Amino acid sequence: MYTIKEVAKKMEVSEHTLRFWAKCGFFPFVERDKNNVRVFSESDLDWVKIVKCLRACGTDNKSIKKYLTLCLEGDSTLKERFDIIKETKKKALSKMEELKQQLEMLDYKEQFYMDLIKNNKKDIWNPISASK
Amino acid sequence: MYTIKEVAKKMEVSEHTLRFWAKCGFFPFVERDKNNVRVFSESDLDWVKIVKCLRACGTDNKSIKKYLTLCLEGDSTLKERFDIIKETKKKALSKMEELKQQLEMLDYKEQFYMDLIKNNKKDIWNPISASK
DNA sequence: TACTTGACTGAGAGTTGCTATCAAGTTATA
DNA sequence: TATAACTTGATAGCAACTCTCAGTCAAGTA
Repeated sequence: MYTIKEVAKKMEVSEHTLRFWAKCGFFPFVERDKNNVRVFSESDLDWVKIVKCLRACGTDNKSIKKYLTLCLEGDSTLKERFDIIKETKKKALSKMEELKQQLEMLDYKEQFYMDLIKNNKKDIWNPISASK
Repeated sequence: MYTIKEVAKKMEVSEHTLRFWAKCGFFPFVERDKNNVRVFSESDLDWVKIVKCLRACGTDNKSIKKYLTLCLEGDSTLKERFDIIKETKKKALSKMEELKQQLEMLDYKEQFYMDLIKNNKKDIWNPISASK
C-alpha cells in the first residue's frame, strides 16, 4: 500500500500530476484511509503504469478515461479495448519513426557543427545567410 | 517561394502553429510581399524543419528562440549550438528508449486481450478486480 | 463596375495538460 | 503543547497550441 508520494517516486510521475489524474477520474477505485488519504494498492500501480504508457503514446486524457470506463464495464468491451491498444501501438510506432528521422537530422547537424569547429570554417548554413 | 499555407502542407505543421511560431519570433528573416504576406524561401523551410525537430525532441519554445538567437549571432556561438544539438540528441534518445518500453507493454497487452477474446476467458486483470 | 470568392493578416478567446501555491486538517516528534 | 511533516482540495498560472473572427487585398464573374 502506497501514499500518493510513494507512488509518485516509484512511478516517476509528479504528485501534482497524480492528483490531476485523480481529478480526471482516473482512479475511482483507489481507496482512502480514515483520514481521507489515498491508498494505492500494488495493482493500482499497474494501472498508473498503463496511464503513463497511454499518455507517452499521445493518448489524450479523455480517451484514457474512456478506456478506463470500458475496463470497468467488463468482458463485453474486450474487443473495443483491444482495438484501442492496437491503435495506441500504431501511434507509438509512428512516433518512433518520427524520432528516428529527427535523430538522423541531429546526427547530421552534430557532424556539421563538429566539422565547422574543428576546421575553423564559417557557418555557411545559418538562418541569416540561408534566408538570403 | 511559399505562402504560409504551402509551408503548412509541405512541412505538415498547421498554419495556426506556423503563425504562432512567427509570433514567438521564430521567423525574423521570413520576407513579406507588398501585401504583407509572408514569403518563405527554400532555406526558410529548412529552418522550419529544424524547429519541428527541436519541438519533437521536447525543446521548449524559449530554448528554440535562444538557439535561433545564437545562430543569428554567427560563428562565435558554434560551440554553444553544438552543445545544444548534443543535448537534444540525448533527449531524443531517452524518448526513444521510453517509447520502446511502452511498446513492449502494449505488445504484451495486445497479446493478452487477443488470448482473452480467442479463448473466451474472463478478464482477470481489470482495474476493478485488480484493485480489490 | 459592382460583387463574390478565396487567400492572408493579427488580435484575442478557448483548450489541454500540467504545475505551483495555498489554506486547512491530521499525525508524529520534540 | 507546539511544531514539523504529511495529506487534502481549490484555485491560479503557464506553455503550446487551436480556433474564431474582423479586416485587407486580388482575382474572377455578372
